[in-house]
Amino acid sequence: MPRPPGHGPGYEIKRQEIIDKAAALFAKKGYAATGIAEVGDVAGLARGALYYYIGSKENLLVEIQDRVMRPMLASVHRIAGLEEEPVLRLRMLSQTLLENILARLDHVWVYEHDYRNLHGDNRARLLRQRREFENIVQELLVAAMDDGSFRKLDPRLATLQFLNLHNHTYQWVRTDGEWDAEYLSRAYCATLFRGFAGPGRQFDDIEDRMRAYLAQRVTPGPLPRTGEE
Amino acid sequence: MPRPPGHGPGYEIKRQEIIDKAAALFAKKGYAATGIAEVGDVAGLARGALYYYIGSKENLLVEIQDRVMRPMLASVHRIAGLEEEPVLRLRMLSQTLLENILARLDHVWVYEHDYRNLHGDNRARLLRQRREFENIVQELLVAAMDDGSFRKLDPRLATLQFLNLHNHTYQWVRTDGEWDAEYLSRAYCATLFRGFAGPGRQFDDIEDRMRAYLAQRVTPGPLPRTGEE
Amino acid sequence: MPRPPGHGPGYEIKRQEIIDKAAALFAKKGYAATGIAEVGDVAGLARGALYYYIGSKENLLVEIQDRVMRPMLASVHRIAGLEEEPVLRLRMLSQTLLENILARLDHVWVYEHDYRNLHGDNRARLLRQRREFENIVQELLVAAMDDGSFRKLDPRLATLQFLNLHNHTYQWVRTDGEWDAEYLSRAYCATLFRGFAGPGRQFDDIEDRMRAYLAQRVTPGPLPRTGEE
Amino acid sequence: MPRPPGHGPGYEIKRQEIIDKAAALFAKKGYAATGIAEVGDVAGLARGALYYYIGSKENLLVEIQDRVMRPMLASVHRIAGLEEEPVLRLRMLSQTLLENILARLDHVWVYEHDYRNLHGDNRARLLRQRREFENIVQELLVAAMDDGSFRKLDPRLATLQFLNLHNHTYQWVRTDGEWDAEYLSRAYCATLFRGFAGPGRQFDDIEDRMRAYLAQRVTPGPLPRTGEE
DNA sequence: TATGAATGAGACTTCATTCAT
DNA sequence: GATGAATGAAGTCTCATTCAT
Repeated sequence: MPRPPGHGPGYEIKRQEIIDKAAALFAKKGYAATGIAEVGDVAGLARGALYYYIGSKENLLVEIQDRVMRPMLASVHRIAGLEEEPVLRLRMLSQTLLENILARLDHVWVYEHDYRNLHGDNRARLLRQRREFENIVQELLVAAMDDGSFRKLDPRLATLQFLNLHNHTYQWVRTDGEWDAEYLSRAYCATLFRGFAGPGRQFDDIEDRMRAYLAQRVTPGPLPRTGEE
Repeated sequence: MPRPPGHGPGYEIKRQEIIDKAAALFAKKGYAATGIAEVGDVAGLARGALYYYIGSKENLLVEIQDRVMRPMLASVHRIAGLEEEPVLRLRMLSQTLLENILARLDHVWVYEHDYRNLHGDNRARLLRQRREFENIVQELLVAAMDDGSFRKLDPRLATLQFLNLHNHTYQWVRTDGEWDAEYLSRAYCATLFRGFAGPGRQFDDIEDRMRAYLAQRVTPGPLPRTGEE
Repeated sequence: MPRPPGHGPGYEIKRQEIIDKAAALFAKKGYAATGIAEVGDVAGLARGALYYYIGSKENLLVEIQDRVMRPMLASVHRIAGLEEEPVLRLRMLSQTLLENILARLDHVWVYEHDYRNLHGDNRARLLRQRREFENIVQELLVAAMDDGSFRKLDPRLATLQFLNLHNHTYQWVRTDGEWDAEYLSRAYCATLFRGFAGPGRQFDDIEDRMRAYLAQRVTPGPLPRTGEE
Repeated sequence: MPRPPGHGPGYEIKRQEIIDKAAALFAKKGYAATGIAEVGDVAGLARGALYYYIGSKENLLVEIQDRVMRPMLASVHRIAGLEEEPVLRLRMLSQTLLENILARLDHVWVYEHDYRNLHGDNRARLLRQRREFENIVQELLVAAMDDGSFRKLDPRLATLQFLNLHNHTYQWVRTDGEWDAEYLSRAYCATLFRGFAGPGRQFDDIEDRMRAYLAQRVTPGPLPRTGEE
């Protein structure tokens, strides 16, 4: 998203650094309570130079939101489109979601807390993306009900339970801790899948199939992100 | 928490009204983005008179937090002290928690979003109360593991799952909607208790026992709050 | 034009004082080159208090324009509606126009110079008022041509000559000087009426009739303004 | 007015282009409201290069003023020095004045509007030149009174009427329109000369003599400018 | 109790200018 | 000749708070 024409090669790099540092500040103190001067301080830039890179304070917020939502949506779309059974896709989606949260914890904090400071189109776009995300989750849950994996639940309420459990994680999780995305995802899904299970259904093999799926992929490792970064 | 000495009889009433209206504003626009002038406007009071009642803007935030935390802790302490088995007490606690959230939705929104604007002692007290609350939940969950109701889970992670599921509700719940605290509590606990269940355990009778408990009480009706208001 | 509800009796008075002083400053240095801090200095008010009265810098400009245009249009409409012959009405209009210019010389300076700093509706309204004013002048000139007082001229160009001659006066006139509105109006009209005169027409009696008209009025003195001030 | 020593051949050309474009911008938005960045944009130059050519923003204003005043004064001095009768010289001067205004309409706009942004010597020089110009006009008018062409008028007020009529033209004239300098000059002088005429004087032949004078000149066409460009 | 007026710090943003490369 | 990056002062405006009445 380069701004005015005619910027040197270092421009975009420095710009991304500034956004990084701003996200950390906003996460710690809140967007509204953080002054642009503080952003300049941590970026080592005078106010004027700062604006050369960021355009406006709200624009900084937009960029942070984008960094959260763009890769998240990309991952989730990819997973939803896989030819696997719904419960496995939910397990994958859970892990991707947590990976994204953990990877950019301060961005997510800002994303969850300060979107009310967006105005006009920026705000509308954000809300649209949120709904898009929720719809995908809901469709997978309904698919799992339809194939008998889950009992018949109110789809909306089931979706909200799924999201409550995952999204609230940013409030307390520590990236330096013992828990990583995979561990949390296993725990959450263990609870949710048993809790949602249809009569006689169990999902003892879901972790095996998860491993199998990942092993079959050319590049073993964490679930790849599709995002641009 | 009466402030300066020597106030007429209407003082406390008006004060509570102001806090009500401030909470609504803060919930809608965020604490930092709401001006004290707006509070005055909706309260129908000029700036000077407003300060006569509220002391300071941060104090308003403290009061709102108190209104959430005080009755919540009181209810939870009462329930934790009942002579019922842990799973039933968790079911009660879940409902009380949701009742409190729904009863003061905008207060809860402020409570969850804007506590970072508290400073010094106010902040410390808040964090202490949060931990106190979480500990009670955790003790109940451990008790349920100990009596075999739940499988052996990481107690901390089990607690956080319980809290994620309940606390994130404020983000989307509507008080005018079809879902009340009882309905949500039944749904959440159905998921959690099945998800946490120890081998061979089921909780098909938990709702009956909930009803039985409530019926035996002198005053039927919603779980009583202990709070001051 | 009282602003927010609930202002004391002195509010409007002080507000008008501020506008006075701002007009003087803007006239001397130009609107864009004058800082709001300077306005505060000459008004003896800190920045905050200043904004309590003015709302915004552009609003100050709007008020100044209004002070020029409102009474001007009112006078001119009144004169145009009189049952006197066109040339006499033009003579009256000339004097009123100059009286308005001399009465608020610095306002007029701002009005002529800085209207480009108005935006949106404010600008549109100003341009509308200017056209309205010019149309009245043009109609009177055409009426004078129709009754044979003036020769057949291009109406638009005649109007512009009339306005050039009068409006540019603000550039050099001094209110402390020997020339008042009546003197200037006599001189300008002497030039214009001879210059525009139809064949065989002279206006030697126009000053007598002007005096007669004024004498006949109940309150002798300067042409009354209709404006609110 | 070449600036730093040692410039290539294209320097002055590019410099003049920049001044052209700056004048257009200043005329449209006002000097104070136009940023140096905008000048750079329309000139296709980055900030650094721009300053290589212009020195400073105020210098740009000085150059624009010079482009108006220099050729104007030259023409006017030339005409004043002709051996023709005063009224004819005034007619010539009128046309030259209007030609200069129309030829550089945006420069004139800036000249009339933004001279208050000049400081120190630049400002003093401008005011000196304006007075010089006015004095020439006044001398011609007095000469016309002395030879009986015009009646006895206050010389200063006659001068100001002459200048009002001509100088205010920049406010509304369009170069694409039907009116050119010659047409306007004829109309203005028709008004002024009849308006100023001494007893029994008429100037029916002034346009013929104007044509005759121009025809006699080697190079027929518009009044030549003496200016450097 | 209540008010309108005042404050002053600090918010975000723009701008003319400079300079190493 | 030309560029992009950086500066710092100054610009407009907001806001929590105080206080005489």
